[in-house]
Amino acid sequence: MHPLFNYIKEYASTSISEEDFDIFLSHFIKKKIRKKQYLLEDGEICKYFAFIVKGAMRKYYIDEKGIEHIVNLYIENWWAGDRESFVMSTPSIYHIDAWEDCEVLLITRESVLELTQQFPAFNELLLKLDERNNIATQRRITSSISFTAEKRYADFVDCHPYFLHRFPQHIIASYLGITKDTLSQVRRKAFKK
Amino acid sequence: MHPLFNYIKEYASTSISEEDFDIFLSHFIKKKIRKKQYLLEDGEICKYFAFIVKGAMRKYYIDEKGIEHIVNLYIENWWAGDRESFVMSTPSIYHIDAWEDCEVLLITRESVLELTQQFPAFNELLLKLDERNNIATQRRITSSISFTAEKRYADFVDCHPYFLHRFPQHIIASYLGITKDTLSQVRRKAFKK
DNA sequence: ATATTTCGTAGACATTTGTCTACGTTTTTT
DNA sequence: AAAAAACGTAGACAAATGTCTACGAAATAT
Repeated sequence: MHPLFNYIKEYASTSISEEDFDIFLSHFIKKKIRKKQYLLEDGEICKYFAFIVKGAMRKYYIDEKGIEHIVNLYIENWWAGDRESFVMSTPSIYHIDAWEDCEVLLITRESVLELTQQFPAFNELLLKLDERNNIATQRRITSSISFTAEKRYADFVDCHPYFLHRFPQHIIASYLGITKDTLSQVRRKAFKK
Repeated sequence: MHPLFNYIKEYASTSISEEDFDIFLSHFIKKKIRKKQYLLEDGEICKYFAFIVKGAMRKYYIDEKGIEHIVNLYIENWWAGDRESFVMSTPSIYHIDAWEDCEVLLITRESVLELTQQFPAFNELLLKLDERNNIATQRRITSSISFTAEKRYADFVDCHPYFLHRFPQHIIASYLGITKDTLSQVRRKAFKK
């Protein structure tokens, strides 16, 4: 079965019939994004959200010094995009690119609104995603303001072990708000214990 | 008119009729919470979300050293609660208390679910709040992992000027993930410019 | 197969931020 | 009105984290 179909089935209490699913799917644009290619660039408006069927992506902010700060990491069955830009149609401050070759399903804001009207299961899915996202970001903020680099890393390993094989350490360091050098130190210290 | 009625009118595209509003309001428990009293304590399950009619509250995490880390600040027309605990019925790791004497409207998870069924305007409101919250927390995370203390404070002053008169500096420092001493330094430096 | 890039680690040093103590002012409580 | 608590600032010092350079190993491109 189609990965998006399974995904909805898993997350929503109701489902979409197999006949309807063709209509549902017709709102998505299938696309391959090769490693290092962009889904979104700084200054653009985020026209599409991407459901990742296969591959890995990252969202990051580039500061005045030109340093990348990883805001989000995504793998299969995650949605990549900048919500603020997508909803408000304002220029994004983020870049999103493929860390591995990707297969994605793109959808516009208009299609999202249509599909939520038409398919209650999809509406329910989006609500749950928002809820989960709110909970997850709250945890991340708590970690960010309360913990040392060492604890933040330990927490990350606990909560997102699946990212460890997909992204190198300097990317994870950036996600945690530290440099690769500091993460290296932290790991050495933690290992000694 | 009732503050919650105005609030819904402002945020949702549809509204609730004045007769229905009595029914709507009957799901809320009106309560006064005096300064320093708790809405939620560490280890409890968050049974109620609170709509703040009047006053100011804060949510914080207490670490092993006993230090408070401010996770959220709330004033009039904000919702206070721990979403994770509220939704999953798990013990919260946060404290929420009143920073000023408060008037709040409490609502249970069950009532939320009922009201979203019964009042499309309320459902729409909650969706928008989640959306806004997602956008806001994303910004906060970006600030937290990318900016120096000085920039984070400047950003805070820009985005939340209404908090400046309601909460003292050491609370704002904690919200930004720094100590009161560091915030004091940062402000001195910024002033010299 | 070779060259190039990416990656993780290391150490020396700089900068930022935290810790602690102290003090004067303001606010709150008694 | 007096006492106590809360608040902001300051300075000396400590700890955490960042910056930079270098190097070898691994992965990738040519």
